[in-house]
This record gives sequence, structure tokens and C-alpha cells, in this order.
Amino acid sequence: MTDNMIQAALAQVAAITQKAYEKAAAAGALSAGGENVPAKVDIPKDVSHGDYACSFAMAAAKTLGRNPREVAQVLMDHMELEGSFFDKVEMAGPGFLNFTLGKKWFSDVLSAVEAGGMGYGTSDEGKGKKINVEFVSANPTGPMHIGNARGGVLGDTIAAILERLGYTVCREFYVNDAGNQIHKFAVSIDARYRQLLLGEDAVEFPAEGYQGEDIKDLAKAIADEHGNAWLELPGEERLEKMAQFGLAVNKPRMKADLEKYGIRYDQWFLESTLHASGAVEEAVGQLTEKGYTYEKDGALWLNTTKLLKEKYLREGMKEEKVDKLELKDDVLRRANGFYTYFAADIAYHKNKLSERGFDTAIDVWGADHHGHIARLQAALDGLGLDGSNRLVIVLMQLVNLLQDGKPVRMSKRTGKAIALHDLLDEISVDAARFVFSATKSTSPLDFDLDLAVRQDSENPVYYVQYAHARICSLIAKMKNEEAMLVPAAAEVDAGVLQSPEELALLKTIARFPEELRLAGRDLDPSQIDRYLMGLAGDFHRFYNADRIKGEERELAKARLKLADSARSVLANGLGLLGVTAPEKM
RNA sequence: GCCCACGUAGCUCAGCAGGAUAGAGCAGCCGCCUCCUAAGCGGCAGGUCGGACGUUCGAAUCGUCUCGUGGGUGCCA
Repeated sequence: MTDNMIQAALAQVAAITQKAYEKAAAAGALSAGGENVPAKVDIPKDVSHGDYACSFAMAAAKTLGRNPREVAQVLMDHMELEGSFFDKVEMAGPGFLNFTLGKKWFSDVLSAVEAGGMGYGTSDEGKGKKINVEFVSANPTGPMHIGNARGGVLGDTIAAILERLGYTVCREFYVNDAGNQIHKFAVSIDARYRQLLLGEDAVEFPAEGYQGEDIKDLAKAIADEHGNAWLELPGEERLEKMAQFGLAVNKPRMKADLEKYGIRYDQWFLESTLHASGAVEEAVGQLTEKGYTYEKDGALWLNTTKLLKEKYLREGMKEEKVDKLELKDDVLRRANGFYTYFAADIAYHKNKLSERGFDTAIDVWGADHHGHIARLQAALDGLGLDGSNRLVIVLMQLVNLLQDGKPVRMSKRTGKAIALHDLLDEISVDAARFVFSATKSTSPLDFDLDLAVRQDSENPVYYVQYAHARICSLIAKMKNEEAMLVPAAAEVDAGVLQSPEELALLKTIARFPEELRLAGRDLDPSQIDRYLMGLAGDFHRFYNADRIKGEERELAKARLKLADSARSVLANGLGLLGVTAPEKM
């Protein structure tokens, strides 16, 4: 009951080829041994090489003691295509067997799209496995910037893809509401607060403090609400109140900004709860029990070197190479008694993989954190949680914001970051979501404000949306002017679809479930963006080459069904990306 | 120094679970609306896939080395 017609066809080619070999071997036309050679099938780039190409003859030539073209010829002589997806098979080049799709397959594709509707491409591959997708997790100490927008779109779209593939997905935001950053946050607000009440010169602003205007706004809000009452409080209590006040303002703001991008979380997980519940202490304690920690200079250290070497050896790295690695250990508990971020992170991921029972934790991280990946995985391995396999990090390169082709400098410290909500004043959610998901996360993304703002064809999202709108308009016109509704797949003779443009479009439509599968496998939504651009292109070419209105009835019906199938998949794919599919433009 | 990512058309990037003649968009040049939306389509031009060696029937794709760019290498997060 798959609607993945690509996998169905690939499997059939392999089966047909294997059967042909068995038949040939039984008849004595080929020697034994070929049954152990896998029948590799792929899709040629060039349509003149058929729709599917099998390289079995080349791979098996040596084993069978014949040249590849001879093997291919014998296979063709023993091949049975009756009742299959294929009309013909040809031998080409060094010994490829090239299969050409026939009417049955095209007809099945139309039926699959119709039956699937907006769920076309859904599978049960994930078998309900629980996956936690954590993304953005920006420090709540200031406004989010454009990089957070990319991470938000990336994480949300990965989550959506995995849901389609049958995983049970939890979207999570990890709130760093403890530790050093928060302390700096509190100290910064406090300084601004006192400057406000005592005069700018009376209080020195800490060198390490956050410079942004938002800190001044928070200080002013505190002054408005509490006057100078907080001046009297003892230092620790005052800072605690400052931090809580700031978080209470910033957290809902982040939530609201993300929601503007259509991003909603299932879980906002507070780092502070890990400290309060003793979970951090517990995780560190377990590592100590297992002999992975030691004390030095008053601090508690994790023997990361040992953990990493064990990990690399398990993964098959050669011992001599492992010995040569220069690795460093990490502090878990500072000499001042406070746990490090790393210690909390270990406890946090232990919480995901153990206490909350997720099969896999996927984290979207900025590329500048990549050095952290192996260490965290190794630490989780040390806890017996198989972090090397169950913790998957999607690294995201940073965003270069351009204007007039020139880089706009961004820095949170100087408060010059372009805030998320300002960005949306400039460009639509559709454009933002498409642009942010269109580049593979491992590549840096140049985000040109001027380009994103433009509402023309240079902005790829409009190219895709336009295809959808065009089809909607077409369907409406056929209904109103020709009294023709989109027919059911069963009423369509797929055999009348024969132009290169029709076949190309239909084949691309058929690829959607497979593209979805691959995007999920690679955790790479950009594959969906590119697929949709290709699908839109195939439609535009079909639209230019083949008319519907005024054509002979059977052909018009089949083409209308084809167009509607393209519409359905465009809407489906855009929906996955969080982009709207307009009926008019 | 060590670790990681990335080097493909003028620019931005696909392709990297080895397959046949390496693709797209943009920029450039030339065309296509009496005809379902021209936010579209067609054509031309553009390449030592950073380099070398290796693995094999076959390498942009895998391995080793090398050059270049960026990042990491805190009792920061």
C-alpha cells in the first residue's frame, strides 16, 4: 500500500532482472554465481537512456565469465515484462539494461496522488518512534536574530517531514535560564536600572554586559513598575529579581516572534529545572561512579579524552590514529561549586533519552558549536545511553545578512542584530520560510534583504506559488467555460499522455514520496524546496507546450487530471514547508 | 599544532548510498502573448568539478596526501 511509485519501480526492475537471470541460468544460458550479485538500479539523468537503468550485467560479468553486453543480451532474451510497469527494455552502452515505463505505472501514479490527497507521501517508515527535535533555543537574554529564524524554519520543517514519515515528534525549545549568561543578563539590567535612578555617571556599566537597547527598556520597565524599591534589596536577591523580570518579558516575546513564522513548540524546557531537581548533580554523579571524572584544581573534570577514545575505537578508528589524537578534558563543576553548561547539557540530553524515553534526540545547532558534538555524544555513551547513535546534531551554518550586496554586521553584544520581528515587517512569512529552508543547512546562507523583499520571479517562492495559482485558475476556467471537472483517476486513460512535457511532469509528481523519504533520511528540508522548484518548472513547461482547453475530450480530461495532480502535490509540499499555496496571484 | 566543515559556470548553489555527454537559478545576449495568468516559456554563451596519487569495468562522488577558506580548540554558552 505504498504510494512511493519510485521505490515500487526500482524494486520491480531488480526483481525482473533477477528473475531473468534465474531463468537464463536454469536454461544453461548463463553460469551460476549471478544470484549473489545485487541488481543495482538507478534513474538515468538522460531520458534517452530509459526511465530506469540496471547495471547488473556489468557487475556480474566477471563472476559469469562473459562480457557485460553478452550477459545483458541473454538477460533480455529471458526477460518477462508482461503485467509490469514497463513497456520495453533495451541494452545500451557498456551493458546497461534500460527500462521504459508504460501506461500502467503512469495510471497508478495518478491514482496514488488522488488517494493520498494532502497525505500523499505519508509513510509508516518511522513506526511511531519518538523523536525530540530541539531547535532555536536562543538565549532568552535578548531579541532573536536572523540566524535564529533560519534555525527555527529548519527545525520546524525537519519536524514536519519526520511526522509525515511516521515518527512521533516533539518540538522543543531549551531555555537557558540558568548560568553565566543569565547572570550577565541580570547584572546588565541592574546596572541600567541603577544608572536610570542614580544617574548615568554614578554607576559603571560592566565591561562584559549586554549593550543592547532592550536591556535599557527592561530597566525602565522595572523602574516604572517598582520605582526605586529594588535599590534597597541585597545584591543576590536584586539580581535574581532582575533576571526573573527580564525572562518574564523576553520569553513570551520569543514565543510570539516564532509564532509569526508559524513555529509552535510542544515543549519549553527550562534549564533551571535540571539544577533545581538535582538532575545535573545526578548525571555528574553517575559519570563519577563509572570512573569518568577526576578532581583537579578544585574543579571536577570529565575525562573526555577517555570517553572520546573509547567512542572512536568503537566506531572503528585505527588504534594508532586514536593514540595520536590530542584531546582535552572538560570541567563539569567549577571550583566555585557551580556546574558548567556542559554538565547541564549532559543532564538535559540524559533527560531526553532516558527519563522521557525519546528514541532519538535531534538538535539543530549553529556551526560554531560543532566541537561540542562528539564530546556530548561520548558523555552520553559513558552513561550507557548510546549518544553516538541516538543524539543527532544538525549543524547549521550562520546567516550572512546582505543589503545592496554588502554584508550587514550583526552582533548581539552591540545590540545591532536585526531582530526577527523587524525582519517580518520587511518580508512575508512565505518568502522567509522558503528562503531559509532552500539552502542546505551545512552551507552558509547569504540572505539578501533586497532580494527577499522583491515580489518578482527572482524570488523563487513566487515561481512555485505561481504554478499553483495558474493551475487553480485553469481548473476554474475548465469548470466554468467548458463544464469539465477534474475527473477521477479511474476515468482517465493515462495512455493518451505521451508528450515529453506530460511524461516529465508525471514522473516528477511520482517522485514526491521518495523526495520526502530522502529529505527525512538526510534531515535536509532543502531537498523539498528544490523538488518543488523542479515540479513548478515541469508544470510551466507542460503548460506552455500542451493545451487543455479546446483539446479533444479524452486528452483534455487526462491533462486536466495531470494538472490537478501537480496542484495537489505543490500544495502538499508547500504546506510541509509552512508556505501558503495561493489560488490567485 | 590538533579537530571539524566547505572548495563544482562570472555570482549563489544542486549533484557526493560510484554509472552513460556534470545541472539549476541569477547575471549576459537573442527570441515567444489575436491562444487556459508573460510572477511564464524557448534558445545562445559560459567548466582542467581546488590539485596529486590511489581503489575499479567506471570517480565530482570512495581512500590517502596536499593547497585554500571558514569555524572550533575557556573553570563561556
